[in-house]
Amino acid sequence: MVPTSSLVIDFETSTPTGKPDFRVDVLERAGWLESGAEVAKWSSCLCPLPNTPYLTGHNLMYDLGILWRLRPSPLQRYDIHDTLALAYGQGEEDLSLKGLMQKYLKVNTDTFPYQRIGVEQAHGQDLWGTQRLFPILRERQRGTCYDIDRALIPALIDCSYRGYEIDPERLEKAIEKAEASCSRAETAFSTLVADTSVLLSRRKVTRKRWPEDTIGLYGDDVVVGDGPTRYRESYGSPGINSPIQLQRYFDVPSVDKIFLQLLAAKEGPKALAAFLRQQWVAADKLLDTYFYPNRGKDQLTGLFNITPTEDMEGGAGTGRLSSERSNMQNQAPAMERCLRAPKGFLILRGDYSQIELRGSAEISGDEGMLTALADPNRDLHQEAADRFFGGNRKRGKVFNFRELYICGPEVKVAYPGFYAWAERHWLEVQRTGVSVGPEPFLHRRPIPLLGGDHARRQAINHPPQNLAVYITKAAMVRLFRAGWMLVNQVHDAIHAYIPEDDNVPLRKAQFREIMEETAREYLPRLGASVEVKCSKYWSEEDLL
DNA sequence: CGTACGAGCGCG
DNA sequence: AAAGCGCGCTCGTACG
Repeated sequence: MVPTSSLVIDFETSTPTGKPDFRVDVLERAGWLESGAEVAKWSSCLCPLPNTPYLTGHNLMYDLGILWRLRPSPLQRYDIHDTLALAYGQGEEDLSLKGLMQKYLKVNTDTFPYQRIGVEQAHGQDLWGTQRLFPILRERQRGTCYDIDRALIPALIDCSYRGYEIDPERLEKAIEKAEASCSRAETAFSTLVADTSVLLSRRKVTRKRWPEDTIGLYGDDVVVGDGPTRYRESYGSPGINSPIQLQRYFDVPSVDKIFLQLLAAKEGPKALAAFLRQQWVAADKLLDTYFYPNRGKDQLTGLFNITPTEDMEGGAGTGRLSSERSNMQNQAPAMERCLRAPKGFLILRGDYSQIELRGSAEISGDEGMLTALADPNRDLHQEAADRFFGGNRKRGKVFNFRELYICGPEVKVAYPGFYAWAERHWLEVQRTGVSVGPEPFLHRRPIPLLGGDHARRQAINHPPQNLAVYITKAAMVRLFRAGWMLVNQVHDAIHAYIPEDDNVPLRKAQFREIMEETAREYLPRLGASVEVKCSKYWSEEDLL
C-alpha cells in the first residue's frame, strides 16, 4: 500500500544537451511536498531533501535518475509512484500534468506560469497537482501493468547508467573493413554508370533570379517551365548514395532492399549496379549509424523510456520500452561484436523463444496454435519457412507475423480461433476507441479509429505484443529485486553482467529459471522456453 | 546556412 | 486488391 510518508518530488533542471537527459542534466531547484504538509519546500541543492525511499512524482524516471546520480544509494530500495506511468497504462491521450490536472482536478493551471505567477508558485502548483492527482488515478487503475512499470523504473535508471564497454581495437577493425567495402562499391559503381545520364536535381527558380528570360541551357544546367514557376535541372550519371537518382536510373518507384535483392539476383549491368548499391547501403549504414558515432567513446549507454514524455515524445504505445541516445535495442551484429562487459565481468543474456506467438495463442485460445506451440519439436516460423522460402527461417518469421496481424482469409482458415478472437477484439476497440491488453496487466492503448485498416491492425497487434513485453518486464523486475546487474532489454531478451569468476552454469540456470517461471505464470498453457548465453562480448561464442 | 520531412534500415 | 506491428537514427531532398 501507499506509505503515508511518500514524498512528492519535482526537480527543475537545465539541459546542456538541449534534450532532457537525467544522466547529464543540471539540477537547478529541488522541490518537494511532504504528505499532509501545507506548503511545498524547495532548495537549490539536495541536502535538505528528506532521504526517503518512498517517492511520488510525475515522470520519476527523470527525477529519480537525477536524484540517484547526485545522491547514490541502492536503486532497489526505492518504492515509487508515478502519475505519468499511471496515466500511460490507463490509455490517457494527454499525459501532461497540466492536462491531467484539468481533467481530474478541474484545475486550470497557468499557461505561462514562469512569467505570470513566478517560479516558486509554479513549482508548488505542480507538486500540489501531483499529490492530488495520484490517489484519483490510482483508484481508477485496473490490472497490474502499473505496478510492474513502477517497479521497473529504478531498474531502467540502473540500465541507463550502466551500458556496455566499447572495444576500440575491434571497432577500428570493423571501420576499416566497412570503409573498404564502401569505397570498393563506390568506384565500381561510378565506372559502371559513367556513360549514363539521368536527371540529377530539379530546383525551383524564383522569378527575380531567373537567368534573364531564357529557357534552355544555363551553364551546365537546363531551365524549364513556362508558368510562374520555373525549374533549373541538372543531368549526369547517378550517385550510389542518391535514392532519387537511382529510381530514375532503374526506372522504378523505389530502390529499397527488396527491389535490390530481386534485381541483384539477375544478370546484366543493372543487376550489378543493384548489387553494388546493396553493398554500399549495408556498409554505409554500419559506418554512419553504428561505427562513427561511437568512435573514441569507451561506453555505449542508452536512455530507456518506459512511457512517452509529457509531450508524447519517445516511448511506445504498446507497453514496450524504447531507448534513445543511444538506441540499445537495434544494434547490428557487427556492432554487437564490439560491445563487451567491463573488466572482470561477463554478459549473460536470456531470450524468450517465440514469445509473441505464444501470447497470441494464449490470448485467443486457438487450438491449432496451442498444439503446434506446445510441441517442442515443432517450430511455426520454420514450418512457414519450409513451405514458402526454402527453409529461410527469417523470412518464414516475417511471413507469420504479416499474416497474423493482417488477419485476413488465410488466417481465418489456418487459425480460426485467433481470427474469431481478433474480430471480437476489433469490434470492442471500435466501440470504445481503446484496446485493453490481456489479464492480469490490463494495459490500455488508445487506438485512433480514423486510421482505417491501420487501426484494425494496431488493435489486433496490441494484446499479443503487450503480453509478450509485460512478461519480459515482470521477469526484469524479479531479476532486479534478486540483485542481478541489469544492462539492457531488447523486447524479448534481457542482458545482465556477472563476475567472470562466477559459477557460469549455475548463474545461467538461475537466470533461465526466473525468466521461465515468469512466463509460466502468465502463459499457463504454453510457458516459454528461454535460451541463456554467456560471453565476454554481446555477440560471441557461448561459454560452456 | 538551418529546418522539415519522408524514405530507408537497424532491431524485436 | 493489398495489407503486419513496435521503435530511433541517418540520409537525401527541397526550401527559405
